[in-house]
Amino acid sequence: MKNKVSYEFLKNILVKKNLKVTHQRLLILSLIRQFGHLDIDELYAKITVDYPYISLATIYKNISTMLENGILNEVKIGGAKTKYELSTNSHAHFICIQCKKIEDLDINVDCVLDNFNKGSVASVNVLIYGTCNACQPKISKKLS
Amino acid sequence: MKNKVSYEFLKNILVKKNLKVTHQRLLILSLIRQFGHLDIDELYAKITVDYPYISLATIYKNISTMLENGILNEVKIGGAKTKYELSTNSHAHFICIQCKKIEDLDINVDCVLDNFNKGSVASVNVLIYGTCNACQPKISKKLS
DNA sequence: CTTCATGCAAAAAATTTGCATTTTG
DNA sequence: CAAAATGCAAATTTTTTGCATGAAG
Repeated sequence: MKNKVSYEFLKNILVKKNLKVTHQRLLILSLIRQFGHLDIDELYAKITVDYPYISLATIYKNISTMLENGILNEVKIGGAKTKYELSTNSHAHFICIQCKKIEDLDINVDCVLDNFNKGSVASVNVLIYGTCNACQPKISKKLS
Repeated sequence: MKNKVSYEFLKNILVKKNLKVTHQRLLILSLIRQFGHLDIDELYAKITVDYPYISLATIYKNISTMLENGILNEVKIGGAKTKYELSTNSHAHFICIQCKKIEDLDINVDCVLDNFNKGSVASVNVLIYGTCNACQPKISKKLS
């Protein structure tokens, strides 16, 4: 844990859901918070740097309970492993098909619901695939 | 194959991509077309009714090549196995969180791209989760 | 008759489970 | 202390691969 503030913040997330505060859970949360979106393997690789003896089973179990408790949110992307992020109200993502980076988007997605009449809506999930500005030059070069 | 028309239609999809027309591939395509969205297991279960000796490996290989060729499209849904559908221009889906049914939506999703400036866009994928009209009564009953 | 697809069995990868031990509140 | 979480190993499930055989163009 880097500092007291982040420790308290992450700890509270768990306490609010009546989940015990363990070193492993704090590591998982802190890495997901730091990197935004991680899949199980990325998480395992990063955790073991600081904490070499965590069990993969523990990560699976914790991801699962945190999903059930709404602490985490899963982001399923075409052609990649499912990523996990801290739950927020926004669920729009931009995925660069070149570098695979994922960016959170703070856009209003409710416009897609105009004239929607198939039922009541719980949430809207938007994935935009494309080429990010950083990768744009690489592509242009390939084509020329 | 039900009839000549559907046979020709599905066959053409394969021919256009220089893929050999096999009984197995036609079955896969015809079931996906009939049911709209199927995951590997559903596909396997339905195929083996008509054609008991297909290998699961064949299904995996074919789904994979058809994805590469753009014939199929994968729909990754929260809390469920990835489903496959015939590729179309629209990529908006409504998923009922009660009965898990998936409906294709013919809505305009480009409105989410207003003011979008993170890069060039290749495709937009929209998932709307909620309760379909058919399941609405069941829910109201539970609450009362 | 050449190329590609299939099916099998085996291998590899991903995920889940049971249980003894440890940690948290 | 009691309840819950961890870690390990084993079990299960999911997906991939190699290769001999068979079918398609």
